[in-house]
Amino acid sequence: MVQTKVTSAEVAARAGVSQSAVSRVFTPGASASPKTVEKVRKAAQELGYRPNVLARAMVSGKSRMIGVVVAYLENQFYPDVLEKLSNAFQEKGYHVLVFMAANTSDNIDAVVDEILDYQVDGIIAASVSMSSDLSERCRAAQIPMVLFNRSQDDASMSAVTSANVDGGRKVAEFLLAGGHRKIGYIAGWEGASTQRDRETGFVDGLASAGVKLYARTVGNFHMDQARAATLEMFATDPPDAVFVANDHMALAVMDTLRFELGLRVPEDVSVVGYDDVAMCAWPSYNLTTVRQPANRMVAETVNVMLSKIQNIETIPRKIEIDGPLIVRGSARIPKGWPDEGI
Amino acid sequence: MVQTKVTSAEVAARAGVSQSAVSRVFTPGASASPKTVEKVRKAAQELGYRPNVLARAMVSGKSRMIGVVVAYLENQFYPDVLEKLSNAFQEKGYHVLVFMAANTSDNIDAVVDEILDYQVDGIIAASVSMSSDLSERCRAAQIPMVLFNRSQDDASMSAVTSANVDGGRKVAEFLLAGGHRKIGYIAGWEGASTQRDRETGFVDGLASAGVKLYARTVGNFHMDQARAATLEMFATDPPDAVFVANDHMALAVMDTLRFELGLRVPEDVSVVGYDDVAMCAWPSYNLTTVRQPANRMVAETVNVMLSKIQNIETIPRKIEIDGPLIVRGSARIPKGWPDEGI
DNA sequence: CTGAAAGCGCTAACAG
DNA sequence: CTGTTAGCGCTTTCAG
Repeated sequence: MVQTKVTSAEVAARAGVSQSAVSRVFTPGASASPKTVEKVRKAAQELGYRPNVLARAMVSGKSRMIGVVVAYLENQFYPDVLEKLSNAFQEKGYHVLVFMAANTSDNIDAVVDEILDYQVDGIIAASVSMSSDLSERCRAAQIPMVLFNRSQDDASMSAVTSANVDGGRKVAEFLLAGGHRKIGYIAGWEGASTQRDRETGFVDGLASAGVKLYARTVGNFHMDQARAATLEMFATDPPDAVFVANDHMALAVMDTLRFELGLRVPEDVSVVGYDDVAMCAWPSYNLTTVRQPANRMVAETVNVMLSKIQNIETIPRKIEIDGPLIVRGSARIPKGWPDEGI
Repeated sequence: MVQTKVTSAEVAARAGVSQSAVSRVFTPGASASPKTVEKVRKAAQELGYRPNVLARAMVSGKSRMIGVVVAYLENQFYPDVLEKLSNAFQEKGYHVLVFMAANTSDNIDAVVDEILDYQVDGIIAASVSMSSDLSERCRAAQIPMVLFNRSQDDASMSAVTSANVDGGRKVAEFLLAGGHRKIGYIAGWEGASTQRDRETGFVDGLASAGVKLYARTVGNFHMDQARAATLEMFATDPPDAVFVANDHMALAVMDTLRFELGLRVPEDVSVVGYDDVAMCAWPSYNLTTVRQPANRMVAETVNVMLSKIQNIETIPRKIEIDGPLIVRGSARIPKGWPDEGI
């Protein structure tokens, strides 16, 4: 009969060994004779024993939990990343403690404090910004932290992002090659490094051809604000192409263009997004975009985190992963453009 | 200077009180004189002390963590629910430990074992099925569990769902009122109670009017399979209306109808989905659907869970929350139908 | 290889 | 109200 909360002591009693013997059998790098292992395993099996992770964490100082702070799951890129992070860590024997945080830095700080209370072995901050005070605290608390999809000037912080500047530039080149000259940009939240980098690369790319941004409005990474930003941009002297700082907004931009302004995409306006979320491939949108390679970004994030946990490296790393432009049908395709469509 | 891992003992020393006094100051229902509180708070502040949740969990037997098992986050309904659950629990002082589980029951069992190792105070299983062996183990382990958006015959298990049978019936009535008689159904994964209940209600609703299902294929809650199911259903003798077991598939069905089969929605075919995920309201889809009131479902789930944790009630509850039909533009609107559009 | 013993940081009686 | 005293379940020296 399986009973409530079996302890190692009970297993020890039944197996006729000491409690520490039981511990050794369940501790990866420990020594125990085959017959001890045998007896203990059997007793544990019969009793339904499993080690208490919390007790283990207390004494060993390792909880095998990773705190993940994420601001909102509405943009499909994040659930996707969360799922991948969770799976990747699960594979390494870690588990993910999720914390939602409104994107105000006050809130973030409070949330990170709560995370620290759980003695997590590391913190991943996905698309949220840290106050410098906070990063200081994490360093003081000796707990590794890596930024995901957001970089910070603070050189002491590790971060994994895609190559946003390059990505922005690729979009500029693509649009220019398509013959566009009246080109607009719908920005994300200005506090985000991703927003800034994409815009920088984009504007630079245009400048290389002597072209200046034709229009610019701000959507703050929200669909409704992206809609408003679109209406504003097209109210007078509309551009013939728009680069939108992420897909989540770009989908709203396309809908607004088509259903509220009666414009055709791409015949009247070309639209390009960023991220390559699943919906981009849906026939209704067929959105040309820059892919953020979520798999590789997650893999790197997990790598960096595990290295930090094992103290293999203490120097902060900024990792940028290059992502391709995925050419679909929402933007005019330049003649002779190498077909990269999916 | 904030230092690493401050303990209550250190705070006690600095405040000139006993260690247990410090504990009391940080324990909600405890007694301490104003001056003690004052001294302790000050010392704690200066040292940057915060109680170790794990140590607290060990001795109190309450970890204030809730394990959430979720199968996949691709269907936007789940990220949404996860975010709401996380926020709701955070408000109550609990935190959510997320576990991804492939939807094979083997895997689920293993995952739940891992969750139990963390001494969570409760488990929420969102859209996954439990083996009866497993629910037995949870009961043995004394840890409360509630099923979210999935019910189980097992009478001992609490579950929160929407009123799926009623919802299915509503769709039938709506489609019939719209004059449809050749009505198809695209099913979800047949192992899911939501799938079965929606279909039951739908088929019953049709039967009440003497109408039989005109066609039926299976999409297993996956977009690509929904596409295939659509092609199959429309290959010969197509229906003029389709009810799809959830929105996630319904969006794929609409795209397939429009872009692969060249049919107009709703002129040639009416489409109705289930869930009312955010994308239903996007102009490209404008999908008529039955809303699952995520907020209320989550609120109930949290309620039930907290009651169980506090042992207020031990009897399992099956809660069904009624959701309205949200009439949009993807299905013919019957003349004189009360306008419930958003 | 194995058992005894000492805690990890904290809460919960228990006397004062 | 407050300090003292036991542990929570486990890992980890330390002798044997």
